[in-house]
Amino acid sequence: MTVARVIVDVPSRDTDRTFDYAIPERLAAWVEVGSRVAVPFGPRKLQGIVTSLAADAEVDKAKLKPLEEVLDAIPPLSPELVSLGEWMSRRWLCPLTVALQAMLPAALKGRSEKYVVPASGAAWTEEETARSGGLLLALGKGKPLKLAALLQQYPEQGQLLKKWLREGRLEERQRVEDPLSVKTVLTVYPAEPARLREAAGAIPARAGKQRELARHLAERNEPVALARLTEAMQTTSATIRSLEERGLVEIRAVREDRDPYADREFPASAPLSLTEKQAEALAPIVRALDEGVSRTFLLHGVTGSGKTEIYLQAIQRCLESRREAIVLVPEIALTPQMVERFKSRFGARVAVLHSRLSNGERYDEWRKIREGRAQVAVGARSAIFAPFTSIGLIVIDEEHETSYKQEESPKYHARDVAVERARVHGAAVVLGSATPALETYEAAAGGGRRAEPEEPYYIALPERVANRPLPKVHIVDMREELKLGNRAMFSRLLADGIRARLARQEQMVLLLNRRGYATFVMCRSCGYTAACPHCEIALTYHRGSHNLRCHYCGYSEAEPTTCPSCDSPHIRFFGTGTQKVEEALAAAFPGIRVIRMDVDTTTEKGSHERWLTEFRERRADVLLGTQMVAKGLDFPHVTLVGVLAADAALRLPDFRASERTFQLLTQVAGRAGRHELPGEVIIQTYDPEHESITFAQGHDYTGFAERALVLRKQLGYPPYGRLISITFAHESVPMLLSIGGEFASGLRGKAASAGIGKDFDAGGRAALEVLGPVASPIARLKDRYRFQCMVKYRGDFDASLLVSGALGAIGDAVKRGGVQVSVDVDPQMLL
DNA sequence: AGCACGCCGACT
DNA sequence: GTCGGCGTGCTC
Repeated sequence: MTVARVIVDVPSRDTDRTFDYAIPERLAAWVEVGSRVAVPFGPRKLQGIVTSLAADAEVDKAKLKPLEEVLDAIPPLSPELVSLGEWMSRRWLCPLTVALQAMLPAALKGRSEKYVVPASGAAWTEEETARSGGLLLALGKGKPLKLAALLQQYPEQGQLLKKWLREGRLEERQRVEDPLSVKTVLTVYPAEPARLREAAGAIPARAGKQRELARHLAERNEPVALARLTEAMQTTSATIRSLEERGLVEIRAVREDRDPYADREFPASAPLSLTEKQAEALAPIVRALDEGVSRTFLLHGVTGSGKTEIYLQAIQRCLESRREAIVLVPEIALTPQMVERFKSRFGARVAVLHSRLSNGERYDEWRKIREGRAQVAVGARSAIFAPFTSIGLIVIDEEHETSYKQEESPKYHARDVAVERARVHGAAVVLGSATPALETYEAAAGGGRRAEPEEPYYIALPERVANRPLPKVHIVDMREELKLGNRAMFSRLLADGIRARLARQEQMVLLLNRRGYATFVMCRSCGYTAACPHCEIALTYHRGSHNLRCHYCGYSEAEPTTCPSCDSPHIRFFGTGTQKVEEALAAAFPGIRVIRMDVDTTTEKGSHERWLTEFRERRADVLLGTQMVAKGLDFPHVTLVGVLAADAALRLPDFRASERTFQLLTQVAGRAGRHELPGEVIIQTYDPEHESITFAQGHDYTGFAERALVLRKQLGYPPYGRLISITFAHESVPMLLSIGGEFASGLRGKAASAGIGKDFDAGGRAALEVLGPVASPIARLKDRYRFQCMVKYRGDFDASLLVSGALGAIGDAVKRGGVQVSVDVDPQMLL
């Protein structure tokens, strides 16, 4: 007998394995690897994914339950995606269901819901009906009602509900909710034109509108949306329903694919002619596409060097060979302009996936891909799971962006997933960046060496199109400003620059990577500082809402007027956030028009785009914000970019801090002078000699990378070593120390018995060391203390597997103690 | 993760 | 005496 092996949607260690189910006859034709199914699981009903079909499986038939339902006609996951999920689960140490879940659009993440219905034959007394406060009345309508909703709506009747459920007068039903929402449009289908004309005459004269409609429809002779028809004909649906009664039209609900770009027009664009450099860069990519072998390229080109046109032409080539392409761009760059470039070139063959679409819209775009109606997927991180069947090319634009690493489980990196999928499909991967991640640069260019055949291929694109000069970058030492008595947040150079732009009616971008008003609150009398009671993180003062907020957990409290610790009135707000800059700008430059863009002003759907449009239309002089103003934007009238505190991120305890700063500065500098007007960049810092600032001033990526790589090598950090961080969280510190210690020694033991040394300095041999447990950089979060172990290793062995083994060994203690464990393989943020 | 089964305190 | 607290163990 054939059984279906199913991964159920329960993300825990004990259930991270397949469960076998019998396949009922009626479902046999529908069950495939990758099918989404509803299964009975213990006392409940759950959603699961079929990961394999085992014919002649030796199973205990007595224990086998049957599959209840197959939830989609076409399995949402292909066998390739299922095995990609298995690979992810091993690589990033997450339950398989979590990896598979990451590949499904939200609309398919069905949860099981409990419903309550009256049992047949059950009766209630009048007194009971009265006591139920309307609950019985609602249930009596016969529609199954959700238990959760009932409890919410009738909080007083919870006890009654429970009692009747126990007595069996009410019954509980459970089913896997399929929130799959297909939008339908009422559409009018006219009868034959001849019949319509004939019938129009027979319609009584007092029903003039119907006559008119019949004639109109006879002329058009095509189905039309009901809403559109009523609007065009200045009538109501009642009129059309009357026509339906006469049998002259038929009104049907037709499934419509929501197209979020439906009301926009994209003028078709033809491939641009490439510069000599661009053509040279494209050639090796085209060669790989033609050969159909999997190969990775690093396309290293400064901002404005025309990378996008190379992507477009590579995609063109890919489509010509009847294969599909995935393009990843950072979420922030998925603006209408970016989408427009792809839609203009490839039209309806493009599906766009990003977080600002509604679940329904995203599901429709996803289905275009699954059903073969689109061949190009453009999207943020998760678009790497686009359900294509024959991928020829994967492009990752701005490949160094941190948003490609997911910070929640599955903590995957889209770049690694891309390379793995490309390997399976024999596809090419193009990683594009002006400031590649040092790992990528090292792998591809080897710090200047020519790449070996199996290594990523390095393509440099050093020139800006039309040879526009890179902007002049000034560095201002803020210590000097202070010595000269300037205590304002704008240096004299920057203030002059702003004034000049205002006078010339040019625009500016100002960057400060801290939101809020003041970054910490301190009492001048006793030294008290306001910290989050759940996280021990300094609270940030927000001016608009007059409160203190924790940027980690969202906790907020009212703004203090006196010190909560000593009652002194000398409580002061220190540090500068974007809100304070906004205020200072208004004070220093009367009449200045500022748009502030940070997490606090862009939560609303579409607000991000709205601010940018407003700025583009020159309805503001300054675009002020956190790093979200640095990325991928292109405004012709921006001639000044100011960075208010370039060293803000440098002091973070993260070995990537200087790389991040360099990338951020280089990128924001690229915002200035992209068109006819020359640009200027002013960087304010207290650390003007820092290499990430000086190399950024010279637009010198290679110089920076070589220097930074030397340091990485000395310390054994990526790319010369790799990291896995394991964080343990619990209310009790002793518990954490004991669990963490047990894990660390267990892992050391496993490494030793696998013949892996711990000496990182000994030549190039495989090595693994375990640091910690130590208090994590965020020592307490949401009332739980956090300790972490850092595994640092190098060499050709499966470190994930070793860690997984060591975690398994302490699994019982972890479960009994209720310790939360979170593993991050190749962490990008050590904070 | 749920949800059941199972063993100990404050109420009709 | 029972209702219900949450400890631990299982789910094909």
